[in-house]
Amino acid sequence: MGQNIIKQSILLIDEIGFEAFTFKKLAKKMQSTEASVYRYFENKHAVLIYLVCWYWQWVIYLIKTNTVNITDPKKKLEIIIHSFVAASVENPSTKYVDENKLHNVLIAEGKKAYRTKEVDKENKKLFFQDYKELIAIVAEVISEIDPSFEYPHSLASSLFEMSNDQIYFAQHLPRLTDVKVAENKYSEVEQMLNYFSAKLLGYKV
Amino acid sequence: MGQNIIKQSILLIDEIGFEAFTFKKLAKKMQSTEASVYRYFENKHAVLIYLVCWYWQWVIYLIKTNTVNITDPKKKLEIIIHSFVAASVENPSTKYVDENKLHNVLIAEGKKAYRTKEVDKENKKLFFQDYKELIAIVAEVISEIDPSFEYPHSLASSLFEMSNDQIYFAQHLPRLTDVKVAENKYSEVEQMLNYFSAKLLGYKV
DNA sequence: TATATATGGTAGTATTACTATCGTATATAA
DNA sequence: TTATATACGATAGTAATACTACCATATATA
Repeated sequence: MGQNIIKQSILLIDEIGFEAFTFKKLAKKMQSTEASVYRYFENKHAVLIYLVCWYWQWVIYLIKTNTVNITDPKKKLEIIIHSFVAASVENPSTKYVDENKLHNVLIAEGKKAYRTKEVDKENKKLFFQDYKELIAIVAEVISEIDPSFEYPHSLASSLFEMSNDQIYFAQHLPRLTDVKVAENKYSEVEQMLNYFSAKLLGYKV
Repeated sequence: MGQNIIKQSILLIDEIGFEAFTFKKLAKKMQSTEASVYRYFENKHAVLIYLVCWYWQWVIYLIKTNTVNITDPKKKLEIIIHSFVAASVENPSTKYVDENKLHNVLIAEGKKAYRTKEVDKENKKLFFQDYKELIAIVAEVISEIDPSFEYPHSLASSLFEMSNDQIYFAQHLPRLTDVKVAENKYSEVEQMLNYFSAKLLGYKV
């Protein structure tokens, strides 16, 4: 049941958007009942939090496994950026999660997880721990490349947010960006983020 | 009535957040009725769109008036960045709009205006024209500084989004950033954005 | 004087966001 | 084997939300 909620939530949110997403519709899609869904999640906001945490953890996992034998921090950052834009296509971890659609959901709805009046309260409950951990890992690599760089955390969070924003803009508001994307081919975004970080940290791509 | 809706909406959204914001509560605050509010706006989403458009136009206006006699594009970009982070404190334009609270609303809720399933439809109706115009103006200045820079629009939109994201992080999720803000004093954010753009476009701050 | 416009007031509906209660199948623990 | 917990389905009900419709009236304008 729990797994099915996650699986079907990703599909349904991707399909109709988070605003239109309700537990009634989800239950119908799952051939279950609204009350059953409520036993697992307080409300739809809690589902969104769960999904974004899952995504953050997945990206952390990808970064860790793919940088395990890498010593050059520049190469590590390259792998990090690749994980940001292409997390969906890496060998899927779990059978019941469509990583590709999860990435779509994160791009479109991810920010709504923490852009609420309850941030501070939820932050105290450690809801955003995974995001902080992800940013800490990336900031660490940035500092390895240039220990004198003053904004490692800001650059880390900006690279993550930029990758989602610029993909979204390319898909829906192309006049706000210079990159183009074609269904799950985000290589131009990746190239741009590599260019930005190399320029900021003073090395050649 | 129209002016009052705008004025009170800014105050109410700033106070309780966009999710909890309803026309019933707004009408009560205005000492009017729900039905009257609906005569002006289809729904609360339309109000948000109106508010962010107002904000985008206000920033465009600020940039235009403050760069009118400036020829150095680097100086222009500095003024642009200042407008992004400090639009609220510039001599207020209209008596009935609290620019300061409008900026708060934009930081917290702005992205919800276009992160919906209706983006493409609304984009066709030119709802996001002002944002595009703003980015076009900034991209133009970026290209003036470095005509060979390949991502003027992406950098422009990233600077705008970053200024809001990093302020929000500093206020609510400080581990995601390196800058600090103290009520409406965003000078560290401004400094960081100036540093980033100078580094990316190859000049000294 | 006629008419349009702006607004207030009341009422009503469908959907959303829950909460509560009861029943039952299955798994586990004594 | 029996007791018991758990996992889930089914039904019902409530308060709030997101509207729509209709009527009244004050004021401005033609």
